[in-house]
Amino acid sequence: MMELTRKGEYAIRGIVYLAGQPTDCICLLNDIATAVDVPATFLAKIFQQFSKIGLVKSFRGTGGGFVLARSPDKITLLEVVEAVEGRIVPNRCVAGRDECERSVTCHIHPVWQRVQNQVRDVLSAVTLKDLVSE
Amino acid sequence: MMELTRKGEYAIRGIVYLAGQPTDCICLLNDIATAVDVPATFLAKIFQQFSKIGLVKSFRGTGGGFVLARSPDKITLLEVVEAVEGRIVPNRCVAGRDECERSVTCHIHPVWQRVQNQVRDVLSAVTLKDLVSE
DNA sequence: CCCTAAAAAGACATTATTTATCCTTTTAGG
DNA sequence: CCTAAAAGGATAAATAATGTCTTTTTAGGG
Repeated sequence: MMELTRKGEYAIRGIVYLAGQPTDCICLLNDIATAVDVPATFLAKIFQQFSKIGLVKSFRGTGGGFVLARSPDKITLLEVVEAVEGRIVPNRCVAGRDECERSVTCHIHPVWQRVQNQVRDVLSAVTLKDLVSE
Repeated sequence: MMELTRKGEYAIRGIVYLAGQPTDCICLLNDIATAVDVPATFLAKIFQQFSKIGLVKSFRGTGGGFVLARSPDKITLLEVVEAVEGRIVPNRCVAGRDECERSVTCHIHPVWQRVQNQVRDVLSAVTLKDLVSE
């Protein structure tokens, strides 16, 4: 339970690398993939997701590549993780609909809610800036 | 990420049901499975794990079955979940050994550590008694 | 001592998810 | 047009989750 998938790990590695590059640098996917040691085709999918939700900006064609859409201190670890893993949900019953059909007064529901809140709070308190600076 | 597996869900359902039974009641696996709507063979594996780590006591043969090994207020949700899902570990790098081979000064490590602590704290604050009473 | 009830254990089958690759399409620059 | 690069789609391979079946061990009761 609770384990970050490889995809999530790759996502963090990739975007933290990007955050560590000079602002004006348009990075090629292949270069990022090589630098962070992730299969390029897999990282491509991840960056497509980043691009869709506006974490990074992408440019096609010659001279294209990726840059961060916002400054590193404005992007949280939570955004990065949820971009590729989906919303953090410890149990189906905090998912909104379809909630706790097994019992009208579900005592576990609020527990998962607390877990979810705690985790999201921790991750949203960390920015790419925190992760890239040394 | 962070999703409880079906196994974990079944485990909770099963042991909460057991906690809700009279103390002197030795429950049959098949009865529990029927009551909580879980495949009996699958629940058997789960209860074997409970038995091994001493969450429940099992009795074989005629008149056998399962009872809680401790009173419901002495068994935490954390114990139940970790019994079947293994230790809660958000990322390989909090697992102990094999830690963060990618960087000497891993900035993410302490974040996962915080996540792990928060989650375990929430789950260890809840007992079976909390889950069974209404 | 034998028969039956029940959990324990092991092997296996099925399904779903994760991880990874490949090919085609779109976009843009020169 | 030609080339470089990301986007998108389809699919394969590997791994993990879920579920089933059979045999073994343990214990009670005639």
